[in-house]
Amino acid sequence: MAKTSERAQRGGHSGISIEDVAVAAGVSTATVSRALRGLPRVSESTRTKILIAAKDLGYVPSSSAAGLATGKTRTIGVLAPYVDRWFFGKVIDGVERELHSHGYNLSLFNLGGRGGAPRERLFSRAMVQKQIDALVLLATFLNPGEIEELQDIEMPVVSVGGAVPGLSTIGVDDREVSRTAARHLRDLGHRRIAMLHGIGEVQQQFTVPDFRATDFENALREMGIEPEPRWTFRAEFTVEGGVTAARAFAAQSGPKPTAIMCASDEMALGVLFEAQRLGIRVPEELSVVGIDGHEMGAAVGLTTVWQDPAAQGQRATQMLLAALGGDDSAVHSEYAEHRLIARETTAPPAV
Amino acid sequence: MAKTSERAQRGGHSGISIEDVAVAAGVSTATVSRALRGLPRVSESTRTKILIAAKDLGYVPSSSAAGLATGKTRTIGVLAPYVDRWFFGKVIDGVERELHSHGYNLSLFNLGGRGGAPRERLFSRAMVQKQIDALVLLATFLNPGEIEELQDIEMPVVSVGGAVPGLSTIGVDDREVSRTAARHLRDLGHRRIAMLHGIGEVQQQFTVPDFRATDFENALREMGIEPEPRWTFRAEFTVEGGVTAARAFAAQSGPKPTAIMCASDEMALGVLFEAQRLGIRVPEELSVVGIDGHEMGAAVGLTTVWQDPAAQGQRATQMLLAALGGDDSAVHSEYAEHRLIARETTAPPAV
DNA sequence: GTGAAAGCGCTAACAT
DNA sequence: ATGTTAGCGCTTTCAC
Repeated sequence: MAKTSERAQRGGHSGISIEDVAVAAGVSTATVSRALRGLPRVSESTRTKILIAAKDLGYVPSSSAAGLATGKTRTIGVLAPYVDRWFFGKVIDGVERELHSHGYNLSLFNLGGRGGAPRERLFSRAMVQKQIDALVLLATFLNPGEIEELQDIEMPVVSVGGAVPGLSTIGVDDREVSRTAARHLRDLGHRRIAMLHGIGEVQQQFTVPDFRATDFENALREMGIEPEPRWTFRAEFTVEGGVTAARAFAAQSGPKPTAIMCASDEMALGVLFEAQRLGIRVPEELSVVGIDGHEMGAAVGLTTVWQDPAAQGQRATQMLLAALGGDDSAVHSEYAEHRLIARETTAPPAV
Repeated sequence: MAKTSERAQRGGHSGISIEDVAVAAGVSTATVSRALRGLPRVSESTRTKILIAAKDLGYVPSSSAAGLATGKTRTIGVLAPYVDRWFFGKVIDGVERELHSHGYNLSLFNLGGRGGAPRERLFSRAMVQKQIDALVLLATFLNPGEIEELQDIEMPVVSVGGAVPGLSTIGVDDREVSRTAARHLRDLGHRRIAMLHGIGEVQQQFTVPDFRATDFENALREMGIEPEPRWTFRAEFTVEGGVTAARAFAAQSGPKPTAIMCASDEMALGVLFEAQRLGIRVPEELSVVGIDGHEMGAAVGLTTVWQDPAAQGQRATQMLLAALGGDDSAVHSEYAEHRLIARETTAPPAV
């Protein structure tokens, strides 16, 4: 009965509206709306009739119109300082999967960490409000004013991979992660342990796992090892950062540590690479342990404390979705799993 | 005069509408609309008056309402098979930067390449239509029917990093890239050259730089070197792929090649790592060259043919934006720059 | 330069 | 079970 292809409206856009479907199916737009959204109070016969008509016409509902009518956009935002870094890519991937399987869209906002003039702060009510229904914060710092704004407009938010005061957070338990790494080293017999911490980027803009610094130190102290300031390094959370640190490490005179714990696998990899260049043998002369579970680490045999950022993103999204579904207690802080993966870059210290 | 904070409407949402601004400024909504969008035919005095009122009220326009009225969403979509891989992350980053600096939003669609049940094909008119104004295709295959649909609804599209028949593409000139790598090896004196190609993933779903395979071979032939099938390997575009290939390579008996060209840096890194494990010295016994310019490559001294995916994403976005601005000739295929970066993994072959 | 009014396409009471 | 009727908040002729 219905022509398979009924496009070619007079205008520019491909304007097949709910009205067209209603007419074609011989019902009202209200019924079409219900039928298409799977709402009750529609007889099976008319529902099928409508479904067929909609399909025949190639009808696609206008998200703008629906959004205007409902006040919901069915889009959730992800605010990230980077998208081209391991952790962030993984989390975004996890968020995306969960979202699309529920018919939601993902809107990506990049804070633009890297070079160039510091871009105007992207977080603003303008960015957020009336554009998205909920927000995932990726290791991003928000100041009290911004948090208050979010609360004012009652937007569900959860932070992933970086605690933000006043917001629910999904992420590994950094204290335990540090302990896991430290214990592994201690159990192997290490006592002279160096640490490589990450440093924040643009000041105050991002929440950095800076606490891993203190967590590392505390973990050592708990085992009766007093952290040695000379063996405490800081660098960027990147391979380059690790390379730099390894150089500084090697340049030092005096007694050397037998192991180093790095705040991320990328840094650990940098240390590894530069160590090799410098002729420092791993693990014979130096044991190296990272944090993350980066694929590249597996390839080089890096010992690490593994975590699953994609799962964290997914979990955060589930909470947000539940909150949007009316479950007010859905959003809450939660620890994500972590696990030691001992590989080839750690071994007992040479005596 | 105006109270700084005038929220606390009665309802649930933070409903400050254009109407409120109009009233506050003592003008009509039409004028507010013009003023706020910087349109002409508004006196400077009233414009400032409106700007102030809007700011005081904390007014944020509803993108849904605007979208409904104009038919434009000011959002462009990015369809990618992965977001957590080097190339893709970089491109998305480039797209995002260009977009937000023009007040556009980025909607991310992930085809979900990896594990699990093959998710329902996400590309559908439903996904695309009425949700975004233009589309960036990331190394993603589209079948003729899908392309036709896009053309029917007149949506500007550009593919990045993978040619799609019938669509404009931004990306490096793969033939030249291959030649660059091959020439470098030849100039060093290599004649026995192995190749590591990438393989596609989910069949027919993604456009993979599979042509690099033939490009590599052609490049060799142009230099009078007949590619040796025994030295032609195929693996996934990942570090693991490179590791696997290196093992296969090492397991072979008979004469060995003196160099290997890899279709990506990640693969090349895998080869490097596994070579080291196997005791194959690079570059003394084996020269390795990759393609991409991956940061990790710099850290290990990998020779590569560099490219800039972020710039490609940015360029694609510029075209799309121009097209949306009415420039019909804006979208077209264009080659992106590439350049040899000779580092430490290539050297003349041992005699 | 500014305003009035008619939609844009959908959803959500409220009727029937 | 289905239809009627208002809007949702903005843009856009078309008057003035």
